[in-house]
Parts: sequence; structure tokens; C-alpha cells
Amino acid sequence: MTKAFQQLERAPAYMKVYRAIEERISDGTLKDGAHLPTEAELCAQFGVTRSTVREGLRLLEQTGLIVRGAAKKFFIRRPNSNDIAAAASKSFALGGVTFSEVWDALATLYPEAARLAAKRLSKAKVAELKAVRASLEAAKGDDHEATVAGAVEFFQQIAKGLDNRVMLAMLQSLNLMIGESLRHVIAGAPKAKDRILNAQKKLVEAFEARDADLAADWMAKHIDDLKRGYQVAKVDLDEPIL
Amino acid sequence: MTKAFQQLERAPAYMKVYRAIEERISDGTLKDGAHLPTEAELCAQFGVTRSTVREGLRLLEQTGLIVRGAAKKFFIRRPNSNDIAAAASKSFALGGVTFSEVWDALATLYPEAARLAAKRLSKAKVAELKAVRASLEAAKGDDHEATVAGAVEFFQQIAKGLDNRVMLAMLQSLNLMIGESLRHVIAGAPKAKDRILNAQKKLVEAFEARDADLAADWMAKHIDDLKRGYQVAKVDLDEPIL
DNA sequence: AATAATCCGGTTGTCCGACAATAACAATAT
DNA sequence: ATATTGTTATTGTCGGACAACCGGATTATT
Repeated sequence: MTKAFQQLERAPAYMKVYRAIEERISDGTLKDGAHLPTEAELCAQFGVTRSTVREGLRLLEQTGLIVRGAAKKFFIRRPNSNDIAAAASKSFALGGVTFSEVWDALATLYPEAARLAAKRLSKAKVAELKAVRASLEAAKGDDHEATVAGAVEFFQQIAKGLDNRVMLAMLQSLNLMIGESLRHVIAGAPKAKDRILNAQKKLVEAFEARDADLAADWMAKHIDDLKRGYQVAKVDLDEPIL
Repeated sequence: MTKAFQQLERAPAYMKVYRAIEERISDGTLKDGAHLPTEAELCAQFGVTRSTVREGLRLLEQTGLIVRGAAKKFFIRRPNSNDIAAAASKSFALGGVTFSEVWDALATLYPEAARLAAKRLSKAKVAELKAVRASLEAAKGDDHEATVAGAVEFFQQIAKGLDNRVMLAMLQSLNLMIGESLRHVIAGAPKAKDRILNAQKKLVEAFEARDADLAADWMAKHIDDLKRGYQVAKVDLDEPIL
């Protein structure tokens, strides 16, 4: 029996354009920061029309592999944790995940993140955390925006201090998802700020003492506390975020 | 002084098309599974040409919000954990994250996942895990593909059993990143399969006993063991995956 | 009548050519 | 020297065209 033919490659040309350029990026031929040839040039190279090239570019654009700089020219940019986090949290929102799923993840991930942070945070990072806390403390008590920002920024700095882009992206996507909704809660919970400040203080102390268990413990309490705010504010945790 | 004019909205039309449709999806006007109007119809509705509409569609396509079904028609699909995980791990790879970052995240997340699993896994899920393990045990010892598949599938089923789409997506993206490279390692480590089977056995026992600490403990050992395989195989953990 | 081959209309994928809008750059005027 | 005004290259959008493809209706075959 003759060998069956291999299924032949049938993908739209715009997809091939996309994959070809992506390939060049991942194998390093197109370096980060380099700017893409003009559309006309790409047409010539691939032997397709501008419409087709442009459709391919839209795919790259959405993937975040190219961004337009000044003069509307595209240049290459490898996706960083911010991009991944933003894309992920957007997809989660569109996918209809619920508050409780997000909080569940927060409660699971962040205490461990704090544990790592206690071992790993540089002195400079700890100092930065202290500064974030101080500026939150200095803000007026009724400035809810500042409270939200301070709470999220504290999380953000811990995530960054772990020196791990994978974990950073994951924690950041969680931050993005809660950040928005936290606003409503804090405005309705008068004592929230004090409790946040206290948790942050204990966390910083644990980081300075390099006490991983203590850090994890306080982080768990902190998360739990924020979550309770949602219940007080009568947010239905089984509702989709968004 | 007259009030200054507000900066007027200037985004490319294809972007507006993208956002308009995305909006309709997220607000539920376009329900999951519904099929998009034809390109010609969209042209009419938006008052732009097909080229423009198509560029917008490419953005939606890459976001994963629309997929083409039979007859090449697009229909709406809210992104699920698989999509998010696949997109994230691809971006991580393109972003050049290293093995050690991935393993670091694995070692941090999975023990906690196991802890949750011990509390949360349904009896049916535990049975399924047992089945996965059994089929790995039944596979021939030199069938490295089966060993890799069995190891990854075990992780996968735990992640699914947590009943949390956020955590599922995160754990899945880790699975995707290690799965590929695990192949090389297992082929070079003769005793790997036995150790994997043993860890899986202990994990199942812990799940059945609902012993969270024990589950976390064995998961940590399991992950650590797999990681050691990389060092034995002399994989440079500071190299980018990919 | 049941099945296979054929035709057909609608839709997508690709191409071509054109032009307005824009932004960087060069040339000019004040 | 600075501000203003072309100049030019490139992108954004348009309109139309046509082949490839798909599903379903139609016809032919048994």
C-alpha cells in the first residue's frame, strides 16, 4: 500500500504572514525594538497584496508583538508581564469569571507570594514597600482613590520584587481584576484604611525579619480582610466580575 | 476663558469595529455561540468597506473572541481557560522567560493547588486521577511519550478539579510550558517513571484522606523531583524556554 | 426511492488600483 | 534662529473584481 499523502498546508495567506513574522521574532532575526519594514516592502517580500499583509499585521498587533511608535511605524516588542497580565485579565472578564474565583486565586497565591517575598525581597524593595505604605498613611482618610491605589500598589510591588516574570504576570492579572472593584468596597467601609495599613505594617516587619511564615500569615489575613469588605458591601461573589 | 475643546476621538476605523463588536459580546448582545453577520452585512452596518471590517475581524480572531466554524463563518465564543493558558504561555515563551522562572512558579503554585485539591476534589475526580495513574502504570516503561503524557495529565486533572477558572488557566499555562521540555528529561532519566508513579500514589492517598498538608507536601516533593531531572539532564535552567 | 453527481448562490480570501490623512523632513520666509 | 510652508513616504480607507470554497438544491443513475 502506498504511503498516504500528508495533509497539505492550507492556511489563509494572512495567517502565513503572521506566522512568518512571529517566527522571525521568536528566533531573534527580528530583534526587540527593531522596526518592521513598511507595508509595501512586506508586500514585495511575501508576494501578496497590502490588504493581506495588513490583515496579518492586525494579528501581530493584537498579540502585542508589534506596537506602533511615532510616525505610526510598527516596531517589534516582545510581550512583557504587563501585556500578558492585561490580556489575561481581559479574557477572564470576557469569559465571565466570578468574584469568588478571583478571590479564591488571590487567597491561594498571595500568601505564597509573601512567603517567597520574605526570602527574596531586596532591601531596596522592602524600603520601597515602606514608602508605598507611608504615602498611603499620609493620604487623607476620606481619599478613597488613594486608599485603593495604595492597597493595589503594595501588592504590585511585592509581585515585582519576586524577580520572576511568570509569577509577576499572574499576580498582576489578579491585581487588575480586583483593583477596579475594590474601589466600591473601600468607599463603603470606613475602617478599611486602618486595617490595610496595619496589615501592610506587619508584612513589612515580616519581610525585614525574613520570616516567611509570618509574612504568609499576615498576607492571608490581609486578603481575607479585603474579601470581607465585599461581603459587607453586599457584593454577590458569584457574580461575574465586570 | 472659553473651555478648551476636548480631544476628539481618533482611532482607526478597524479598531472601532473591533471595539464595537467586543462591546456587544461583553454586554451580552451577541451571545456565546451566535454567529457573526457576514462581512458584507457588517460593512453595511458600520458604513465601512470590507477591507476595514476584515482588519477588525482579525483583531477579534486573535483575541479568541470569534472562531470560524463550518462554512468558514465566524461565531462568537467567550474565551475559556484553555485559550487564556495557551495565549499566556505563548507570550511567556516569546517574552523569553527562563526555565527557572517557570519551575519557581510551579513549585510555588502547585503545592497550594494540591492543598486546595485535598479539600475540594470530588470523589469522581479522585477516581479519575486514580485512572490516569493506572493507565500510566500500565504503559510500557520505555514509552517515554506515555510517561510525559501521564505526568502532565495528572497535573491537568488536579487543576480542573479545583473548580476555579482563574487558577485553572494559570496552572494550565504552566503545564503547557513544562510539557514540551519534560519530554527530553524523562527520556534521559530511567527511574523517573517509578518516582512519578510513587508521588502520584501518595497524592491520591492524601486526596482521599482529605489531608491538605500531606497533599501539599507530596506535591512539593513531586515538583522538586521533576526539577531535579532537568539538572541531571544538564538543562541550563537560566536559558529561555523554547 | 435511494444514492451519487452536478449545479448554484452566497461568502470568504485575495488582488488591484486609487486617494485622503498624517507625520517626518526639507525648504522657505520672517 | 524660529516659525511657516511645501514635499514626500507611509498609512488608513475605499471600491470593485474574481477565484476558491461551502452548503444546499437539483438532477441523473441505479
